[in-house]
Amino acid sequence: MSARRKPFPFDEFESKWQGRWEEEKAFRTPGPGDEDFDASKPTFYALDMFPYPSGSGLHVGHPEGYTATDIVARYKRKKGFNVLHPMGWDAFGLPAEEHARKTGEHPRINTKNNIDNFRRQLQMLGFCYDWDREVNTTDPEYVKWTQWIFLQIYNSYFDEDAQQAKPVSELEAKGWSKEQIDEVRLAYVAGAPVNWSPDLGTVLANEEVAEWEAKGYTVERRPLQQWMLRITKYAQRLIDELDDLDWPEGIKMLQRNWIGRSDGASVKFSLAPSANSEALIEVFTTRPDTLFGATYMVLAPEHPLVDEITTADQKDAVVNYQKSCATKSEMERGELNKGKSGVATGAHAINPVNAEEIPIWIADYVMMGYGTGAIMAVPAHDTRDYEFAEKFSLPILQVVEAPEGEDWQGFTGNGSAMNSGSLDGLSTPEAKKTITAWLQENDRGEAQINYKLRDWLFSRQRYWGEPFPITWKDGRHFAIAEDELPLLAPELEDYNPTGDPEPLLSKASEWVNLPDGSRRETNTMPQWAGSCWYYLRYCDPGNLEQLLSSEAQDYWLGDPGGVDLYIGGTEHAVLHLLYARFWHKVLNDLGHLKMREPFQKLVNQGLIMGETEYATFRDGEGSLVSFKSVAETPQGFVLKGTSTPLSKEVLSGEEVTKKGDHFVLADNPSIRVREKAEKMSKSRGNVVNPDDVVNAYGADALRLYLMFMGPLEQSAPWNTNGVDGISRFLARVWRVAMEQNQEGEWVRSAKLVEEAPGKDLLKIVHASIKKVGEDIERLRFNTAISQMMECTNAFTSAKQIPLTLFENLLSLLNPFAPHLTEELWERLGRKGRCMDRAWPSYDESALVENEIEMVVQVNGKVRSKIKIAAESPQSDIEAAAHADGNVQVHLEGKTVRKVIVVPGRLVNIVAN
RNA sequence: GCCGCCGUGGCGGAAUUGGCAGACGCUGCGGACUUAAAAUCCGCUUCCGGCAACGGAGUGGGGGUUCGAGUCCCCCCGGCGGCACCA
Repeated sequence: MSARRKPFPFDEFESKWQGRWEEEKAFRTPGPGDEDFDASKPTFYALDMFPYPSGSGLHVGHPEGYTATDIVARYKRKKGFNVLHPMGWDAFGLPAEEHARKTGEHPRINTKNNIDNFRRQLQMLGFCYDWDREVNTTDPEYVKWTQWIFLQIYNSYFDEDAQQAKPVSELEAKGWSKEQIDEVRLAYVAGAPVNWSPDLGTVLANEEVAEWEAKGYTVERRPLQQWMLRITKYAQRLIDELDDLDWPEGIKMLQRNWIGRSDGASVKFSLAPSANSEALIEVFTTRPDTLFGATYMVLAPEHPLVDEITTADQKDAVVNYQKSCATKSEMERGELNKGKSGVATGAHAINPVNAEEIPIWIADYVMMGYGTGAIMAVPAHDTRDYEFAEKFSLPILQVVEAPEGEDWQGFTGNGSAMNSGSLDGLSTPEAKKTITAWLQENDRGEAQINYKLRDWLFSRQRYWGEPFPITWKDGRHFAIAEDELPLLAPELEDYNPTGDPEPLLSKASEWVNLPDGSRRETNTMPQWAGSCWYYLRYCDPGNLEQLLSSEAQDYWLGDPGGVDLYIGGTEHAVLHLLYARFWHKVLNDLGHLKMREPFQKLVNQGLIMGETEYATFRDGEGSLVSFKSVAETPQGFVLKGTSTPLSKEVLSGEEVTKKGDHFVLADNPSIRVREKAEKMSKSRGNVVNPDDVVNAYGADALRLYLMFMGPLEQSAPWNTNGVDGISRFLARVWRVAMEQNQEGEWVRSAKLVEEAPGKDLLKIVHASIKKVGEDIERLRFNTAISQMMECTNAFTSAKQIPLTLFENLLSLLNPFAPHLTEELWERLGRKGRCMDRAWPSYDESALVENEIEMVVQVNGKVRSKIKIAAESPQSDIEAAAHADGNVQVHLEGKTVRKVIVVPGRLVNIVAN
């Protein structure tokens, strides 16, 4: 990419315009309170998922989504909207802390360097962010409000009747004690088994475990005191309130799945008389209708009743089994799920519906964390119970009739009940209702709803995160005063982990121990905290008194409510998007926010995959050669288009055969052909660096190419030839207006004229205004670009180009290629900036044709095309169709049964 | 296993939502310009037959609805993503 000649001087003008935009604050967005604020303008909020500023800089995936929002933002601005289009940094995070650990340097320094690099890269791409609104989650002013929100959560509880959060001060007023209140806060401390990673020196949320385990870190279960947020109270609202959002169905589904509602019943089992205990074992089941088929019970190995009920002769076996389970991580439990394991406790329970004594087992296929940590096992109609019963020879009793031809053993579908007393003959849903009512009447259980969602484990043992605004005294926690915020972490001598679950901050004893004898909380918040509310801060970033002013909120987030367009990757489908919704709802309940949901419209961009090389192998001289295409011919597969020159006599045009998913050259087994694109990764060596692309092709070309790859939501492989194609397109636009003189300088093209436009050019320009506008609204940037290509091709082949028409094309192209269009705008002597020019309007009458072409089909097959006046009556159209020579050939010897005329499109003559 | 998304040329993808399948771009082939190359411009490029006119086949496979299906319905096959002993 070094000495490539520039087809147009983007390298000169792109940085020029970037400098000017910055100088002139071209992207500044006035808001409520600013002198130049115009409240009458409609608003549009186009939001990107802000990046974690990693040391490796921007990846091409970032500018994909960012270009999309940038185009929409620039388009909406031209349409007269006041557009909020901000950028910031999710800057707390483990890598900066790792760096600090190695260098002894404060993470703030490394973070700042990375941010500067990211900002440079983003500015290089010409995004129209209002940099005055930049936020950084590590700024003390930002941390202050993150901690403030935590205190709001800490100081509230969930009112079940109202289904919303309320301040705990209401409970105080009712005379509740601090102890009682601490039990119901939305932020609470619990001693529970958590995911502790010795390698990372921190505890992880359930949601994070898989990600780190996949990276090779070990994660253990350990009982620790941790801060939790009561997100489970919002489970139902988080499901229900998804309905009205304009989000991809798939993402809604992922969230619903993650929350995992299931409807069923609780059932209480008492112990057999021999146990000599009044204890009840409660289970949750989605199939109460199969209660008669419950032939044994299973408790999770950690279930609190296990010790009490285990009989003397089973004690050793049970204790051993519990020990072996305790050392297994979630991951190992998962891997070992091929075979079931378990041990009988020796105890028995009584099935409430038929008074049968059934054995109680413990097994690790029952999780303590879901439901009650105990199940009734119905081996006939549950796959897992069936497998377990088979292995340990437990009785299997059919209680649901399976359809003809299906084995009843392990049948989990609906059917009619049998062997179930009064339920016999009832359909599964009816049986569920009947038995649930019976359980309730007899105080043996009730209808119940269960969620997979667990409370959010909110504390970390890291340094580089927000400290909790909490102190401890006499074993109780207290909020610090709001005017003490932000509470910042002290500098440390070194950032090495303590090696045990003791947080890093506990090293700073002066900071930790307060004069009154209380101690500061030493945990910090997870990285999610800052990203949960950044979209709010952009609305009013400099506000020292409030999170955001009421005016800013009304103006930016008012009608229709929330962020208008939020674009980002699917990787945040559950975590970030669920957490942010949760915080938003709490703040809404407490009256700090006015709308229920933060993000009205969400779009997930697809992945950009690595460039596909169809064939890679060594040629006769031993150098690596790649082919760009493989053609399938009747003779076999033929390689075409080498990426590097190759000794032609060796391999060009050589035939290869297909073996599995790759191609093999008969006498050269080292040849390999990849058919599928792979994810970009350092290890595969297929990462595309935006800096390189901008150097070789310019920022506009990169922006256009990213948008031209295909629909935004879809993944597609990178293709350098495609970038060349886009670059050629931009060069053609350039050459419509510019030509080189004898000295090689670019001067205004002689083809540009001031005359009135002719019909053909007028038509394609107006069609383009219409289509490009509609396509931007639908986020179909690829087709908008093809339309502009067609328009440009029409200009290229025209002898004269009316300036007024070319101006329109520049205006359409401006949101996509802001530098090129601005440069041409200036060189053509137009006033002001191209970006400030209103979006052109189109004239419907310019689109109408006098004469149209219609397709003529005979029995549904295209046989001819006729040209006919646009307003022709149906009879004329039919007559013209019948008169066509080829049509007559195909009608010969047939009788016309029916003629269908679709105005402006086609005629179909049905004949036999 | 369950849930979700998706299957269109050599490739990325279009197709006004039931109306000309393959727009636009890439690749490839041919041509013009050039001493030559690059760049640029022009033509062809779904497959089969044909010099052509044209004909036939064709949107993962099979069936159906319809004058007409890439698009709607049913069944099957394949790929991708998520969850995964969730009772």
